[in-house]
Amino acid sequence: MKTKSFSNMQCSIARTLDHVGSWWSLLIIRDAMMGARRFKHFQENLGIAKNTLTSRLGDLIEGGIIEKVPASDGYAHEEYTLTERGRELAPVIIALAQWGDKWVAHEKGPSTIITDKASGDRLPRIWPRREDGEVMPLKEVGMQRANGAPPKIWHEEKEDSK
Amino acid sequence: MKTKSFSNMQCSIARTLDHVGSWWSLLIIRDAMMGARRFKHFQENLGIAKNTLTSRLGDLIEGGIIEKVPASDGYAHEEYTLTERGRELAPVIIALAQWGDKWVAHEKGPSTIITDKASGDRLPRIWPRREDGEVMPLKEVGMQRANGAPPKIWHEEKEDSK
DNA sequence: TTTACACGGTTTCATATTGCAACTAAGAAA
DNA sequence: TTTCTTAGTTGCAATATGAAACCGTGTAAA
Repeated sequence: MKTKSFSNMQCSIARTLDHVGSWWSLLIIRDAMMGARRFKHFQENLGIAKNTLTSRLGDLIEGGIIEKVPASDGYAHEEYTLTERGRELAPVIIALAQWGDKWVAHEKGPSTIITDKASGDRLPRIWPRREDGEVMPLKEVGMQRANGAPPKIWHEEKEDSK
Repeated sequence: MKTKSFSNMQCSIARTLDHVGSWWSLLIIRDAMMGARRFKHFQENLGIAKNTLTSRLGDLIEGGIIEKVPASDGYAHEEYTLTERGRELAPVIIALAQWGDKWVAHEKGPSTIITDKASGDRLPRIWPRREDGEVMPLKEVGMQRANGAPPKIWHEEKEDSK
C-alpha cells in the first residue's frame, strides 16, 4: 500500500498538488521565494526534521520546482534555487498568504508582507478577473468539466428526487 | 510525538496550510466548488478512503471552511457546503489549476475549466497586480518580513564571507 | 599539522497518517 | 419484512514524519 498519488488524475489541481501538496512543500517554496538558499536556512526557519527536509527537497528537485546550483558565495557547495516553474507558483503562495491574513491572522499580525517592490505598497488581493482586468465576484466564476473529463452525476440525481 | 502543526507559526501561509494543507483538503474544496455536496460525491469522485474523508471533512468543518447543512433535496440527511471562508479559497484553487495547466498538463488536456459564467470564456491567468489593475512581473513582487517577525540571517552571512 | 567544528546529510526507532476491507446503524426501497 | 444505499466506524498494514544520534567532507582554529 502507498499513499495515493494524484499524478494520474486528469485534473490540473490534483496534478499540481502531486508536486506541491505534501505537508511542507509550499512552506519550503515560500522560504525559497524569500531568499533561503541553503539546507540550513530551510531547516532552521521551518523547524522541519532534517530527514524530512531532505526528502521534500528531493521531491521538489525531481518535480523541476527547485534546482541545485553551485554556491553563490565562495565556500558552500551547492544551493537550492527556484526554477521558472517554481517561481510561477507565486500566485498560489500569495493567494494562501492573503487568505490567511484575512481569515486566520495571528494576533501579532502577518509576518510576511507581499509588496510591489517599486512602491513598497502591499499588493491588492489576488483575485479572478475578466479579460479587461476587472475584478470578478466569485459568483460569476464557473468551474466546469471539460469535454474529455469523466461526467459527474452530482446534480442529475437531484432532478428526479424532489 | 505528533505531526507538527503550523497553527502556532506567525506566517499566514503556514496558518492557512494548517487548515487546507493536508493531502486531500484542497481537492475536497475543489469538488465542493464544483457542486459536490454529499459524502458519496467526494468519496466516489476522489477515490479517497472513507475514514480519511471523514477525518478531512471533520477538519474542514472545524476550520470553518465547510459546514453541514440540512439536505437540499428531500431525503438526504445532511450535506456539506462551503462557507464564505471556504469560497474565498477560490483564488488558491484557480492558481493551482492554472499552474498545473501550464506546467504539468495531462495529455488529454485539463479536466476542469475555469470560466467567466457570463461569457463562457476561460479566465485569464490569476496573477499579482498593482493597485491600478496592471499585471506585475514576478521580479517586481517583494516578499518581506514584517516588523514583528523574527529576523532572518540568510543574507547577512554572505556579506562577510566572500 | 593536528584538532575542532559546521554543514548537509543518513540511519534508527517511535509515533501518526493513510489506505483497504469488513462491519454497522439508520433510512429508503421493494 | 427484507434488501439496499448511505454515511460512517473499526482493525490492521504500510507509509510519512519527528527526534536524536551518527557520519563524511570541508573550513576554521590552535
